[in-house]
Amino acid sequence: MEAWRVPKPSTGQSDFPYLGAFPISPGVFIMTSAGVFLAESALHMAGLAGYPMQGELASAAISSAGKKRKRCGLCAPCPRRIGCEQCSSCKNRKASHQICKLRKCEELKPSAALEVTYTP
DNA sequence: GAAAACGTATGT
DNA sequence: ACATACGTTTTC
Ligand SMILES: [Zn+2]
Ligand SMILES: [Zn+2]
Repeated sequence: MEAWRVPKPSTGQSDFPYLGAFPISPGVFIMTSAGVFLAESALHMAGLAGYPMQGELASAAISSAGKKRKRCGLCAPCPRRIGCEQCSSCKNRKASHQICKLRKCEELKPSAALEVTYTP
């Protein structure tokens, strides 16, 4: 069955562009295209509220908690079926365990995390 | 800072 | 158990 991702928070005041909202669990995972954030309550709970580390990265590490996102299926590279066999991912796929660069989901690329996608 | 390697979540 | 591929860590 297909598990479609949570639509949008679209409450008028959209805090995030959209993308990768995770099945919002009891946890406070808030996965946005700008990264993964979590509520302050969760931060406090994690015991690193005001930690000398890079807050957002720390949050991301905790919130991520080993959860992996999946390809969106909407971008151009996603529907691709076969690897090009020419990129380093293809050539080293055995060792790097990475998808072909031509197939890499744009939404999963860090660059996409900065794109603000307006859909008028 | 980018690429490769590794470990591992996820699905079959 | 095996295959696929994301995320982190390590290496260059
Ligand atoms: Zn390739
Ligand atoms: Zn995609």
